[in-house]
Amino acid sequence: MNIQYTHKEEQIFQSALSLILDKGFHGTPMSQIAKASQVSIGTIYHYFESKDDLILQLFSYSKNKVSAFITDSVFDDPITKENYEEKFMIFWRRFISFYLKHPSIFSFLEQFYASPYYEMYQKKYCASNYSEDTINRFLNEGLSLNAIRKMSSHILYTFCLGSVIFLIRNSIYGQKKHTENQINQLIQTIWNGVKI
Amino acid sequence: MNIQYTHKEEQIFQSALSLILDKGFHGTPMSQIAKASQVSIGTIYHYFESKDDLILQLFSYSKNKVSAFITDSVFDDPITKENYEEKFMIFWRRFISFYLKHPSIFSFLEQFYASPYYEMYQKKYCASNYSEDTINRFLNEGLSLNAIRKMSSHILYTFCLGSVIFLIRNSIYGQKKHTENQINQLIQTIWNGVKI
DNA sequence: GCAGTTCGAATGAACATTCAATACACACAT
DNA sequence: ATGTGTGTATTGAATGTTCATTCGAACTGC
Repeated sequence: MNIQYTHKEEQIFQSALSLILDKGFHGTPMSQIAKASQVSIGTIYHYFESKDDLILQLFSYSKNKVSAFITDSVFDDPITKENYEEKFMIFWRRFISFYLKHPSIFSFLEQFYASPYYEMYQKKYCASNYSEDTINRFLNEGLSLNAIRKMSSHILYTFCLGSVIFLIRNSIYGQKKHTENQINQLIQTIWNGVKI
Repeated sequence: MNIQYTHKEEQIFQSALSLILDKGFHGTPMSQIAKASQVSIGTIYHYFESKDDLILQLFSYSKNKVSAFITDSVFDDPITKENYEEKFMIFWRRFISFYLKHPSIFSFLEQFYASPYYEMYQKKYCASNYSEDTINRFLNEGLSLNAIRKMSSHILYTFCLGSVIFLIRNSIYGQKKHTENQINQLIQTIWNGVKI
């Protein structure tokens, strides 16, 4: 599941991410990625077929980082109807805190999903989204345990993820940062929406 | 408040929007916008200083369209604690249906907010976001009427808008369209989250 | 030697932008 | 009405820049 990347590749990915965070996809030429990652342009083209390829792989790379983080520590001990609420809180807190710690990944993914690359990606790899699956698995667990009010699982997913992502977006781009307390308030409100 | 645009400008804006919907900002050269709007490149540069300028003005244009739509028919008769829930439902249904009818505006705004243009815009015009204000005004009304549970108004905003936007995004880009029923389910869930 | 890396100047394509020429619209004078 | 002037609108070929991408040479470790 988790592909290993060489040191060079990591270097290139990280530089690309941080450039893209403040210049955007297309404000970030290969030449700058090369400079930032301390390699020549030629080297980048040794590892990646093209800029599109780089961006597509950067997407996989980013998703892997996210998945690796989300998965652990929520599924290790069994989920029950009784501990679901607690897990729910922990799950989303972790989710939010991950992206706040890695704004460049967040920003990249946002741009990617809102761009024609995403469609390109779906056509090329038609792979199902792993982190999406993880989230869905967790939410569906809640549905079938009767810890969450009956509703379309797709709507449930949209509801939770939407507000959480929007919070992160505002935190990263917006002027007003969120306090720990506000984050808890949001998650609490989400829970109010879905609890039985 | 509402600027009038000439016929030519409208034409250019509309063509630009529809190209951007499927090609993105940077996949849309000026030459194509010209062709699509049946004018020469020179004409575009007669009306707009540069591509950046065009995009910045397209942003204002789009926001005006949205604002014009959102405002009416929710604020005409007074909001009370008793009718707030009903207004809440209507408000968000209208919001969603507007964007589903105008996917190119949605897509453009999404890309814009996630791009460095937004920052550029804030610096240049430092204008407050009108549609944001409209939404906030409506939500704050709910808070002060005690129709909505006490919480940070910023979190309230994030919570509602986030999930709604995410629904629209999925509907437009995703493979699975949403039924009327699912949309109602979402709004109902949002209401559950915030109601007293 | 050989396979795998790294380099960066050279190439060519795509694109934003310019500008000089042309067409149009309207006012005013004859 | 007919010309004449003036400003505005429109055109698209020409320009220059920015980039993605190529490739042959040089370097590395084995």
